[in-house]
Amino acid sequence: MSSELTAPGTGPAGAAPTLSEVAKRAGVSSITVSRVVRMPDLVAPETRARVEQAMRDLGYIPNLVAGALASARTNSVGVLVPTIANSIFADTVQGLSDKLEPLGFSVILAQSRYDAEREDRMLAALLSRRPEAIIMVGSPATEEASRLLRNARIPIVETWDLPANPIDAVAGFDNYKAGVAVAKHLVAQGRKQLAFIGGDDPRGTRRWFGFRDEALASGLAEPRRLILDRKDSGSVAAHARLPGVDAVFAANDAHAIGFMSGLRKAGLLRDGPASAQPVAVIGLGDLEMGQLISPTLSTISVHGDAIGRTAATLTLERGGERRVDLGFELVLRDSG
Amino acid sequence: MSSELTAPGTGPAGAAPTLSEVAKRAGVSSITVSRVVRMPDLVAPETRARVEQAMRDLGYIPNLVAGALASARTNSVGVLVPTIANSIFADTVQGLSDKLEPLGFSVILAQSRYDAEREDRMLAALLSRRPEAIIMVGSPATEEASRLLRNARIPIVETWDLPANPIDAVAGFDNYKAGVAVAKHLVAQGRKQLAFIGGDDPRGTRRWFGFRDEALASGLAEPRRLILDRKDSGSVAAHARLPGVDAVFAANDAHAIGFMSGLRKAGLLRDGPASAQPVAVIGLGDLEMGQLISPTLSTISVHGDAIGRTAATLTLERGGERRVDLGFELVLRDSG
DNA sequence: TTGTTCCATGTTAGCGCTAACATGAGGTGA
DNA sequence: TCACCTCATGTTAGCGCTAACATGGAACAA
Repeated sequence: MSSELTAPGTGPAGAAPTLSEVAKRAGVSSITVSRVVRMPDLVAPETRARVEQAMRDLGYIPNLVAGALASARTNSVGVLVPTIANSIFADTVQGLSDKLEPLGFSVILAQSRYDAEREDRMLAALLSRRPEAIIMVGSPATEEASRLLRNARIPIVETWDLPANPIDAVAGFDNYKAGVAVAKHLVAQGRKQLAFIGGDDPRGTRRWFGFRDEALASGLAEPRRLILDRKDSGSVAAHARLPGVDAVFAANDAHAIGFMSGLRKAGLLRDGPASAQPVAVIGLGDLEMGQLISPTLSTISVHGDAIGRTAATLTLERGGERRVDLGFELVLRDSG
Repeated sequence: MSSELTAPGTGPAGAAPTLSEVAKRAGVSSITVSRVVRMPDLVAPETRARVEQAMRDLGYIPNLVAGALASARTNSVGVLVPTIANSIFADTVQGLSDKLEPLGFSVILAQSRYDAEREDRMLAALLSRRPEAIIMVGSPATEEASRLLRNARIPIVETWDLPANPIDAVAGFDNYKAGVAVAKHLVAQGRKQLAFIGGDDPRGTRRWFGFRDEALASGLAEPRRLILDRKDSGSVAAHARLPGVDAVFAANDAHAIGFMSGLRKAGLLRDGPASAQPVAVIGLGDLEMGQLISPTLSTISVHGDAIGRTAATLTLERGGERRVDLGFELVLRDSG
């Protein structure tokens, strides 16, 4: 290993330089170098300059792994999302990163792929890296994972929902109420045959319950519920499976736009306002895309990045309010 | 701190249990516990069972920070992307995570926000966590960052492009050729006034050069180039700024769809085939959305997740081909 | 002068784990 | 019977850093 040495002086040695090598070169003790890195104000200017020069000469890069072990602070947070590709959770990850990275925290990202077993494994994997907090979308699916998190004794933030018995902190919105709001709006519009399309994950299901309950309470027949596979998010075919329906709530905007595409093929989409649509379509997420298509997409707008930023804040402040409802807005455009 | 002990037996003590506590409880040495965790085959079944029981009793979670320091293996990879929200890079992150997570690697995610200074900082931050590889979108913007990566002596994978002098490995496609392909197609279609809209990041610029060079080579006038701010990706207004143009190459699908939205408002969008479009529009990225809108979006399809998976493979195998061109495809639909 | 305080720097021990090298019990073959 | 091997387990040292506690000199008041 030490045989991989490059020409001395021209490049770094085979192994990365350590604190004590810097110390030796600067003629100080290693703790002084450590202070230059972490609390430069405690070091006399001339000493500091000498140490900084030595660090530059050697191309020293602090080893945070060792630092973390010694200080019991990893300066990292674990983030668990169902999926990051093509998903609104990316906004949340971006939001929390933007808040945490400037503070020196790193984000360790894991994906559960909507799979409880994988979620358990990823949570265990995250915890073994001793993050200082865990931010996750939703709540742990298994009792086992829940126990793991409770025992971890670090801030845990559950997001994108408002669980009744959270482990610790919450930053989200009421998915049930979102479903209610959509149903209310459609009922007020005079729609009679409602349907819901989306996945059967916990949050989607909560939206469905709100949607259904409100429809029933308004005297409508029980809405149809079409559970789509996550893959065919743009299920053009969905319309064929919902004959007679005059209003649809899609659990996310991608589903909504896919459904609209099916409506177009069936000649059931107008470029006019909501009142002209044979079938009203409401999405959720407020993708930018929704404003660009025709007809423009009505949707439940959720601030994914605000959820992320709030979650980050909740990991940093242990006291104070631990449950933040970021709400949602029904944004009405031309699709319904 | 040890005064925070919970009732013995009912829960974890204030501090997380360590290997040696497990060892003591199981009546073995700590190395045996370590073996049970990492190489269970080396431990006799009865001993293993005893150790596993002790781990369960104590709720032991291995401390990978300590393990990493001792073994000089962190089992993590650093991933640097310009942005994760609303971006095709999320596909790449998903692809590489899917490949790396099952192997026990964690993904440390950082965002540069298309800012060279922030990129430098994030790279330094990543390197201090001693990842076993770095995967980044594009190439380092500064000489400083480049030096840092070269000196790190770990696999470095640059993605989403094919740099002439990569630091180490590459998984991407030829952005210049993508621009050429689009221009060729538009010229063949008889378009005369070309324009390019998009950002001025390195990859977008490479696409522009290809596009422009091919247009000029075909005897057309130099195409217009509209540099959009990253925020107004759906620049509905863009059309107004491109009078007389009959074909547009947008550096990504979001820009393309935004532009089409502007065309629609101007009455310049048909539901018919490409030949019927007063203004042809070609995007890049092949968002699912592009197939769902009307007219369907013609685009350069790039396999973002394949880039991620390939990058992951390149971090794992140090030998072999270090430059993988994943190519792209011109997918022709109705917009141009 | 003699504390007393502050400031800059150093010493010591140890974070929780693993690599590398023992150790000793039992089996094997000639 | 003895050298030799295999298998299961243990001992020792140390990864690179930081917390906590010295240390010793300058500055200052009484």
